Amino acid sequence: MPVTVLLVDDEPLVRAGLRAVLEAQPDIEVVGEAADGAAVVPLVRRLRPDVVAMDVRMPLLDGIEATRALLRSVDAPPKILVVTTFENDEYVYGALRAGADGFLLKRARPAEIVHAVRLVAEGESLLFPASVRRLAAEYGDGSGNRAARAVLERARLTEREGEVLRLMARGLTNAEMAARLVVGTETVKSHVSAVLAKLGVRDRTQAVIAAYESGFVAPG
Amino acid sequence: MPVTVLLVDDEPLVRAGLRAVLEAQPDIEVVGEAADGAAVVPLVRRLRPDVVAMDVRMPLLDGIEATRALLRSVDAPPKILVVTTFENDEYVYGALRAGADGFLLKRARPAEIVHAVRLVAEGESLLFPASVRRLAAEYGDGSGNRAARAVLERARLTEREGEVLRLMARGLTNAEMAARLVVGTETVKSHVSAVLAKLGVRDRTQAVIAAYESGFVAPG
DNA sequence: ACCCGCCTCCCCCGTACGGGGGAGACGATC
DNA sequence: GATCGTCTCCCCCGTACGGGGGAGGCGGGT
Repeated sequence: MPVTVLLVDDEPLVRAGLRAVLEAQPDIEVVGEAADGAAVVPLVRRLRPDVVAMDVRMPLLDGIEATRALLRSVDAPPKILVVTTFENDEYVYGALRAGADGFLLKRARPAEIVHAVRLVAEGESLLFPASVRRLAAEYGDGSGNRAARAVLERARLTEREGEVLRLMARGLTNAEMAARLVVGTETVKSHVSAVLAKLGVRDRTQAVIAAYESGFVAPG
Repeated sequence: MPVTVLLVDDEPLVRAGLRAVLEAQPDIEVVGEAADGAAVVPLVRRLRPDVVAMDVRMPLLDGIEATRALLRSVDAPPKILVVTTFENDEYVYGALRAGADGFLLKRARPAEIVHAVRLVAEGESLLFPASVRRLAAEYGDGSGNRAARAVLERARLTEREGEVLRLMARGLTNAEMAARLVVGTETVKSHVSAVLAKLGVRDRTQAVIAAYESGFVAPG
């Protein structure tokens, strides 16, 4: 059965774009739209979507409040994917703290958007930039190991991939990692690609950021 | 080729600690050790290290005299990093006057030690590197801005370079930074290169690491 | 008036990076 | 036995990255 999605954005253009991108997928179905946060809860109750793709900046009720309202008043709430224009939007962090499962840039490429919807639908959280911060915080700051392990499990990194991420977060190049791990550089590249894909990031720089932000590695 | 370091300290424990910290870095190699200042000159002549990490208080010949001797009797002398326990040690200032390139607190965190070695190896001088973290603590934890500014001054980053480092640490590519800063990509490249040089790091990944480790940017 | 630091932009060039494929070996699981 | 996931390695290919230069404008300081 397909992944059902509810679109919540005050701009019709954005909704149309998301719909076009998502409907092009055989396994994704857009079941409804809303133009503001106030309409979200009743719509979710009625349509029971798997995923809500929600703008943060909206009239009446913004994405943060709508997220909170959903998690509070709906049982078996849908996965919430925060949609935003800017990556450093204060609202984004607020929404993630409020319990959103991931975030998505409006200027993301269609494939990334589809990917994000599928991921959150499966229960994954999009690690970048900050959604696992909560996770790390829950485990307290002292126990870096447990936080790291939680990140591993959440992102489904294999042991080897975690090792590679750790070395990346120490500034090693692929060649240096290959030397240290006693494997070929092509092998390291494979692991790196897997890590980038699983973390939902673009390059090693963002992977390192995710590692720090999630508590997978800690300063000091 | 790696940065080669000679350790000079009368306490084996300190030498071992420094060795452990530095050897953990792929680009730093500890090439020798000495337990007193008298052995430094011949060792430097033989090993030709890039950096000498030298205690100030030592038997036979203290760090000040050893520094003077090095600069006097060795051509193309290594960079000298004075290692000390106390920040207010008149020996330290004596050593700096004698020609040392920087000083380092024994209780500094590993990342700071590594950073200091890289910096002096690059020709930067670290005249007053009281631990950046403690610096940040002094400013209180809330005011990340002032702590960040302190790091800026420490690494001699200009305001623009700091801005670029911040964006790097958020995962932006050069092109994205150019768009946001409304300048050309070549300009951004210039700033990035300057940041890498001043931080003594190799690539943007290591720059991001340095940004986190120094407290220039903070997780969460 | 002069110098110097900063910001801006330009060139060339080598290479590490990352995406797109695929494939064999091994162990665990069913 | 078949399947799955993991780890290993290989190919091609485009591009972002980073080093090496240089250069002009502009403001502050002496």
